[in-house]
Amino acid sequence: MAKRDAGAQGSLRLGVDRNSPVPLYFQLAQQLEKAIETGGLTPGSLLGNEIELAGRLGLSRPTVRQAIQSLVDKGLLVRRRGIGTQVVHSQVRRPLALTSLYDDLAAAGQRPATRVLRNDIEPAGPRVAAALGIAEDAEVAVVERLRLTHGEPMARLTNYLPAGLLELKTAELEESGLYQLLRRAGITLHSARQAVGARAATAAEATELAEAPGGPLLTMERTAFDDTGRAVEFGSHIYRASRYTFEFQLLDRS
Amino acid sequence: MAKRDAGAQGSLRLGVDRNSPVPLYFQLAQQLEKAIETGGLTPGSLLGNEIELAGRLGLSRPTVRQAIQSLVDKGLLVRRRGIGTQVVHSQVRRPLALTSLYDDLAAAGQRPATRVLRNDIEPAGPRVAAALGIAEDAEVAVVERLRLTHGEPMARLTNYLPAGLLELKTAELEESGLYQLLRRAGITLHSARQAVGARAATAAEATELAEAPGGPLLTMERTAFDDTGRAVEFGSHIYRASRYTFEFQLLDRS
DNA sequence: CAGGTCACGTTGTCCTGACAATTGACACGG
DNA sequence: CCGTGTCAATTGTCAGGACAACGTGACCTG
Repeated sequence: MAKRDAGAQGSLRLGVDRNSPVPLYFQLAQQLEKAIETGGLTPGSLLGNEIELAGRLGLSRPTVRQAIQSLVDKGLLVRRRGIGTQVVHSQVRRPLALTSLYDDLAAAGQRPATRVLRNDIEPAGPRVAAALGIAEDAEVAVVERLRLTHGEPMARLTNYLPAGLLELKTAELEESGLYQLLRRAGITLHSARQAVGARAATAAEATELAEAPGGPLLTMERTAFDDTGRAVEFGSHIYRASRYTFEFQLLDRS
Repeated sequence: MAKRDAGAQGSLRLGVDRNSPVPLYFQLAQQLEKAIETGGLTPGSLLGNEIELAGRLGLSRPTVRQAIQSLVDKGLLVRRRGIGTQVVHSQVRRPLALTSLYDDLAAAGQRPATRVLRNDIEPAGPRVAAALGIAEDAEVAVVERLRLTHGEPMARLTNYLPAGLLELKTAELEESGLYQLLRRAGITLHSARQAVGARAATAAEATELAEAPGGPLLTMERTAFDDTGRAVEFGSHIYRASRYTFEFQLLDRS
């Protein structure tokens, strides 16, 4: 009699290029992820045991495990001891972490427009200083932007960055997102602390966003840190609740 | 001349119990995490190289790496090739994922009160069926609750669960959070999909929450899945914006 | 003194091998 | 018919070693 079925992938073509500088486990992870996305691996299907998979690919088991683990961390796979590893029954799959509004909109196929209202340098002041962990009289770059889609205002973004970190040109800010500019300057974001709330629009805000006075606004404050733990950016943003909602996926932190 | 300083922890007492059923890497990870929390390992300090650490503890390098990696995933440590592993310059440290409002409040030291407004069974209907991935005429348990703190309304929670999953007793719902009851029933949450928005309060909602009509409300919809990918719960909640904000931390998903 | 070069230390990747723990399926006995 | 024990399959954990890639700092050179 045959061994237990080694999974539903069957003739899924997998293979690694040992001459590539890309790590083997990463190559495998990418191929598996692609197979899941394209439907080559259907939700609920077993992945075939690690030993056999390693043998078939000419890899060692730890390498295969590392690839699988990275997908488990992404929430694409679930491991079950004694059973096997299976593709999670995805309903929706949206990671959405540490991206800016611009990235989100661009990914959705919309081409957002930006109007820079202000691009200055000024002393931080108590609130910004506390958020960025700097002195109150330290200088920060202040950027105020209005984000529009389909010609309609969508959000009003206010950002504070430690001065000297990066030169922000107004023209660049109208062309791409703030986070893109940061990455381009060699700053890699590592983590961020966010707070999302709501409040009624003031008269000035209502005018600016073409919303009714007293209408509901979604507020978001975020402080972003790079991998040294240094605060890189503090933003205080308001969104028209009628045109925007935050969507994200949570994974258990066990 | 001496070797490069093996890190700032120096006389930090670490050790594992090989007779414990707790995995070695987990023991080490816990001790390191505790040392970071209590200040035994100060932010920015090096952790000492993995080889030496492994030798000192009588462990192999992969085991030590696994422990360190788990803390890197949590955002507590940062690895730098050629440099070493250092404690992240923590500003704030808040995981906050996949918890219920009750959990959050309880963790904050408040003792929330719950008033169960409804606890019924009914057909799902199109909206709930789509969220849970079941048939429209399938029966679901419907729970409506009012959450109060300090005697004041805070949120109105509406939850839908597939019928037969769990017996929800009104008395239990007033005593603990829904997610606690799920865990107690052996259901382990794996992931959730959330959407956070805002809107103005209707007259009925304003009365119920003791808020001004038309006042800003924070809305949250969440579908939670267990580790088989089965939808376990769909919730549609409203919070008084004046009394609640969502706070959470993001880590880069590289 | 400035700039490039090289040695060194550290983490990244990968291999082989072994045993433990957990789950599900099946045969067996009550 | 049902409970129970046994067994096989699979992932979980751990060891020990080897080489590669990368960043730093010291050294050498111009």
